Amino acid sequence: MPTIIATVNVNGVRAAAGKGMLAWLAATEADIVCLQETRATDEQTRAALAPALADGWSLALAEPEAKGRAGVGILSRRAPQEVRIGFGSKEFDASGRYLEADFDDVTVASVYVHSGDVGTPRQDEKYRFMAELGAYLTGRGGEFVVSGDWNIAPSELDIKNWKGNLKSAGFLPQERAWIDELLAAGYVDVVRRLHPGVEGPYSWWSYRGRAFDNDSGWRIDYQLARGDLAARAKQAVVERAAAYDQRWSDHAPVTVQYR
Amino acid sequence: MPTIIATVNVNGVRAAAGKGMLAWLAATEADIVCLQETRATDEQTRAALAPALADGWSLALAEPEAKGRAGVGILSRRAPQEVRIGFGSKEFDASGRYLEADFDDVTVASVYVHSGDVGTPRQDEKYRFMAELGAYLTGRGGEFVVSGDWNIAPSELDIKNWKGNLKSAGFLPQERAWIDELLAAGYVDVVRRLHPGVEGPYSWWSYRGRAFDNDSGWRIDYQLARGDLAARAKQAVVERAAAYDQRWSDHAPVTVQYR
DNA sequence: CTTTTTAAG
DNA sequence: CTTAGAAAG
Repeated sequence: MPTIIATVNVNGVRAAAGKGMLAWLAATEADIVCLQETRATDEQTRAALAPALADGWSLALAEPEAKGRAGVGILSRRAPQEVRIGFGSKEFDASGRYLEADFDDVTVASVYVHSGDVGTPRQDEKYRFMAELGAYLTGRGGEFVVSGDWNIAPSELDIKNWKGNLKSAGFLPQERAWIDELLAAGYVDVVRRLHPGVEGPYSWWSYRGRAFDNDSGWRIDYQLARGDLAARAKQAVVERAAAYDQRWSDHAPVTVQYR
Repeated sequence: MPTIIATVNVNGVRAAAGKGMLAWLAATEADIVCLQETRATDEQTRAALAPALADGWSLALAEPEAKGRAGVGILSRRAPQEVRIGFGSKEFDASGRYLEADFDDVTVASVYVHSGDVGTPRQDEKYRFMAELGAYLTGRGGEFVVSGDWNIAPSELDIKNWKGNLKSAGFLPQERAWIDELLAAGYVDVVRRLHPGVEGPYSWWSYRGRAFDNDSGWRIDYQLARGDLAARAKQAVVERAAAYDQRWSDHAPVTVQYR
């Protein structure tokens, strides 16, 4: 049976819900939607998404300990069998950055890797998060897909102005090497596999300047799948148009059809 | 010659300018307008009031050291002969809460006494400010008026729900006693003198609830005059209506005509 | 440029 | 309820 999985960083679920996210959700064909940066408590998130929940969507959440920061969730048309918050990390499990949900034969994870500005303590934190998450993911098997905002453009094809960003968080050699390690460990970047050799498709555009109008974006939201699931990916789209009518986040949904 | 002096706490000059303060300024008959809580640097304030300055208004400012806090100013149709920031206080002169300007035979001061929530360090700070300002004002003579936001309702007539606010900052016995001392020292609350024995007229209404619609306000903005100037006060109005069309502050201008 | 908290009112 | 700054993105 086909399963459509979408992932989108909503940049504040309360703001997004008020600006068009609910309309997008009502129209999407996705069965499962991974959310990042809800930036709200579980209670606030359920209130913001109340119309969708009334519509039958099930919602699993990893509440962030820090108010207004991070927060991931998984919406699904049918409730998952099991939900797990975190990946066994003392430092990060309560930070609202990783959530897994089991659906019949596949497990879906929603991940938020923070931006990690260069030269700040947030950069070291990002590397610690990468180290712990990488160890967990490479040791994991089964029918599994991790979808989310990785805040890393894997290659020069994944960022409009790559030359100007060689020293920017999100395109540092160490960060790209980390993604390479995941791919070497058996994960498939299904969006890139379905769009080989082309620039983009980008999934994030800064709110500054004319970045969105000029398509001066980054491909930092993607789905890494392993097992048979990776081979089942048959179509991947970045829903730039859906965001265009009325932009409700600086990221666009990245939707993949698994047949 | 008659002189009309207005005072208004603008609660952020940048926000106020965008919401109707400039239209009020273009229509007022006041010759001098004392401003409180500009909450901006001198540069930001001049930018926000640029149309008024282009219209010929002169502007003197006491820039607050803390960004986004306090800040007082004096607008006048003719430039003052001299301007003085502060009243000789080590702690408060740089805090943007007191400014004097000399106009021919009279001196006009714009003062901002902060709210000073009970049980916080801001309460002690308010009392220190009151002590220093009180000493300065009682020692001062001449044709002089101090206009501003005193954040103290002098009597039961000056606050709608006085019984419910006996323990609230702005209506504490110690605060009211301080105003009484200023009156005993020769200052005249000209608004009250011109509106004896009536409730109000209030000059501030909380943004919370229906305070403005119910006229559940406080009279905390007033002009204390001394010398002949006090006797010259012939009309005092709170420009509640001016604020009503499109409220641009939680305070209303308090305008007095000195003949 | 935007979201959310915070301090202050 | 509102302003403005701060942190984060």
